[in-house]
Amino acid sequence: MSPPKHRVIHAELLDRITSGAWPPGAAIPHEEELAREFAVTRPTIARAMADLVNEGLIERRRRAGSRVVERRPVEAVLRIPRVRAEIEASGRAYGYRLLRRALSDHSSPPPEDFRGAGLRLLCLHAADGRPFQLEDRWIDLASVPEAAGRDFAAEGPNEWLLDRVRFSRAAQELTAEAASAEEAELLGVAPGSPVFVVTRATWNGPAPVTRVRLVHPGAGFRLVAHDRAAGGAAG
Amino acid sequence: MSPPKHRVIHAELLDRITSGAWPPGAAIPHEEELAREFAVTRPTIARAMADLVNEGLIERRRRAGSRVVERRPVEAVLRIPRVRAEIEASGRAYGYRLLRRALSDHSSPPPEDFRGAGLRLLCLHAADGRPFQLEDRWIDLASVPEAAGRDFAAEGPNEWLLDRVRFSRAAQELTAEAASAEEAELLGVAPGSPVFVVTRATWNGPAPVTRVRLVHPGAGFRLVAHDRAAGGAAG
DNA sequence: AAGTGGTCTAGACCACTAG
DNA sequence: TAGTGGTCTAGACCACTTT
Repeated sequence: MSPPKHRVIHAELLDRITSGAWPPGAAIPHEEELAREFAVTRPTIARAMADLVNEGLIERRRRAGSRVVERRPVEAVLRIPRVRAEIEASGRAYGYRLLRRALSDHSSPPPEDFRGAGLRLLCLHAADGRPFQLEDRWIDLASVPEAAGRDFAAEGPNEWLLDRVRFSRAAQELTAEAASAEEAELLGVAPGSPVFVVTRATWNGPAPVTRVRLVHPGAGFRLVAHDRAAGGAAG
Repeated sequence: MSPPKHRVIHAELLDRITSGAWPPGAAIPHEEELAREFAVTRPTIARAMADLVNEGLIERRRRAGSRVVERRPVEAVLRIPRVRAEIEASGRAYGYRLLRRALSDHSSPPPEDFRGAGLRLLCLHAADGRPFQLEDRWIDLASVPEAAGRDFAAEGPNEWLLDRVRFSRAAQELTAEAASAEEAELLGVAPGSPVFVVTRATWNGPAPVTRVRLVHPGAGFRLVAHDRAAGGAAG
């Protein structure tokens, strides 16, 4: 029925921060004092404060107390969509085509840190028949041996990997580039025109799992990011 | 000295997920059972599990129990750098120039949802003398009246806002576009060449605070995103 | 040296929901 | 309707760090 106390307290403290009652750098009352004010026990206050820490809004140090952060980094959470789901969710028809499938060899070596042979796949994802994403992927067969037995003719490696393979760490880079001649032709855009590129590398422990470069025609493509948390400084 | 129990337990549970011992969809033992296994009380288990929920790795429902999530969305945390800090951190000289400063009027209306007059600023940030970012900003003077009294000739509005003004919500979009004639000239690139554009809107409660379009030459510019959490499925 | 946050326990009640 | 997670209390001990 009623919201939990720690949540009510969290909301109240949040409001004191965003309203300016507690400006950046201001000291926040001790847990014990807040416990008295809200008529709860200290662990309940601690829970609310812990959430504020997670959201990057306050800093806490033993003996020094708690403060509103001075300069909060601008952070946003980016949700990188599954191609197929993204396209179908927008009501367009999804299309997939495998353009190339090859094992690594001396003329085409895998990424440096791969543990074993690499499987390289070049795929084109389309929305309503128009090129949407060009996927250039390497899979480390030492990490994902099952991939060697799949032809990926009907299903893209993106979806297949997402549903099967675990990872522990990923790194991503976003860039705007000029389409190469090959990319331009495959994506149906003019050579040199802007493309939005997502590069993602994935590891499981120390072992590389997969590395992919996703190229989208710049026109009409956007990545939307939402807040990591509420409150803080604006820019 | 020794890490807290809830952290040790969290790490162990995480390993069972990433190692495949608990594959996606698998049921996780009840809190009580885990409490026995790790020889702690139930709240300590709850703390470790809560962290896993925050990281998007497990789902919990009353009576139904806890499960490893089936399909985890690919999420990454994007840290959008402060221009000046970013440039200086890389050892380059930071340069700033105000190109235009104007109040909104009938020929140049502010963004639709602004509550009051808008202040528009066009600024160029440079690294080692070369254009790095073109900042096209609107500030809602109803939310930030102090901005009207500043000329922004020496300091960019980005930095000024970040250190002073609070917000409660932000939305961001990332796109790759072709440089317009004006942008190309100001950035010192060829018209039509790729630029990386970040668009950010910021509110405090229901009130718009600022809206900005940041344009970077595509060549050499990249945005790096790190994991939101470890574990999950790879793609 | 003292004050603060970090953690943990033991026990309890409640809300939700699957069966 | 019974089992599960969600929350809270009261009390305690410890680690860290500033004074």
